[in-house]
Amino acid sequence: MNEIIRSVKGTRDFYPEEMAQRQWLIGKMRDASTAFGFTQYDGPCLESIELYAAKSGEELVREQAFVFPDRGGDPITLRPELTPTLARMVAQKQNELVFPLRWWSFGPFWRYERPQKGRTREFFQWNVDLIGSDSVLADAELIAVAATFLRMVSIQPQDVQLLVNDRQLMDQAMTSAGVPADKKGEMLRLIDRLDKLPADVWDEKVLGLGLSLSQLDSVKALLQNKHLWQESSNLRQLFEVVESLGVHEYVTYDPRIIRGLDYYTGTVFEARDTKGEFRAILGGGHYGNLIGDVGGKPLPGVGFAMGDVVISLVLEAYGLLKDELSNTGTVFVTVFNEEMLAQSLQLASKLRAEGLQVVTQTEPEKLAKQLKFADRLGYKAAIVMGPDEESQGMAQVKNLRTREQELVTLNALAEKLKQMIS
RNA sequence: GUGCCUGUAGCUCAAUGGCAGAGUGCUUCACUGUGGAUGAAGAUGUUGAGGGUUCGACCCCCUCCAGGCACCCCA
Repeated sequence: MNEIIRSVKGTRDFYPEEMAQRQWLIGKMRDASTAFGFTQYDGPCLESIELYAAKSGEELVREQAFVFPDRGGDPITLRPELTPTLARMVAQKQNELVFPLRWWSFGPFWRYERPQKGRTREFFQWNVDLIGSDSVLADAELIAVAATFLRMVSIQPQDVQLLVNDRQLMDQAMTSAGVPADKKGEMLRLIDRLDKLPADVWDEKVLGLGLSLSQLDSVKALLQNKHLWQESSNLRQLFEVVESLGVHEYVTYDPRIIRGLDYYTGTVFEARDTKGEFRAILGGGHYGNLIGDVGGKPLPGVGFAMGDVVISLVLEAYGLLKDELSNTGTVFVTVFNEEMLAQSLQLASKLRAEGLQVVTQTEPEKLAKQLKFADRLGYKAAIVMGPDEESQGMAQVKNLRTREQELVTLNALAEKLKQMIS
């Protein structure tokens, strides 16, 4: 055991069971994306460090990106996020692309941080972006894509909500609460950490920014104000459109949503479980000028990203993660004995020609062992053909779930099996 | 990068300084033409690694490694 080489810290092995879940999850992401006409794209996993230098959170690149020299000595970065790559891809073809773009992607990302619940060093992320529209309709549409995904994986609105806010609204609110202009950034960061810090420590930090007690109180008051959104024409319109799109049951206003990344300029949102047991499931927002940072002409957009780790934990907690192996469509053809080997393999071949997925026994074993093998792999149907059946031109079709079996003529076999595994 | 906790059979865990165990899983058999049950038998450990204390260490101490949780940051 000690001699098995360990996997790299923070990485995960996907055994067939986990791989089946991953594929299932990707399928739901694809369904939600394509329901709104988004098309898939991808960029390289290796990028130059300069791509991230202009933007992203400072720490994300400096502290958390995997950076290593290639054989020529140039620094290479394993992408920690997709948005800069997207910005570059759009900037490169800005004059030929048809806007607004509706693009989605799914792929691996790497961040060098201590693994913990919901956080690994290698993870997968679903990215959805709508670029080239500054309309609140675009923001609402992205929220609707996220909500549609939640609906497609059967997550209930009472369990997970998309919490929405607007950075410009918060900026104004900070002003009217008396937060000095040069302290707003720090104030917003503190709001972001509100539930991480003990209440008294939080108060102290706010006062440390130079706010008075009454200003602290007015900040706290506005963070409790569930109706603050009504002061923002952007959000008033957003919630109206969200309602028209039929996903309002998944969407709530929350003045405490700020989001970390520096490039968000307007609407911001994230999905949280309502019990507050898990980290943010997805996060996103409106960016006013993403493309400009990598050398293109300024273009607004809106996008969100969802990691595979937290959503999997949430789905598991609610018993919604598909845990069935994708073997249920497979037919197992037993080999009764050595004399029957040729006939059994021929039968399997014939069934494959009919479009079925067929596994055969590789060595002669007792029938009991063969059936146990098929059962443990999750196969649903098995064929038993011994000398008795063979002489009549028939075979036993066994349903491994119900343990029932039926004698069927070889010609009707494929049809019977398809019916059983469907 | 900081702090706390945990490493014992494939898995879940017990043994608190005195002979390393249980449940489950696994293998075989009862069952020479039928798998989830039942019964019987069997196999499996450098107690994460290295060092120290002790007559004696899974247990106490040190170092390292790995994992978990929280902070930081964020999907």
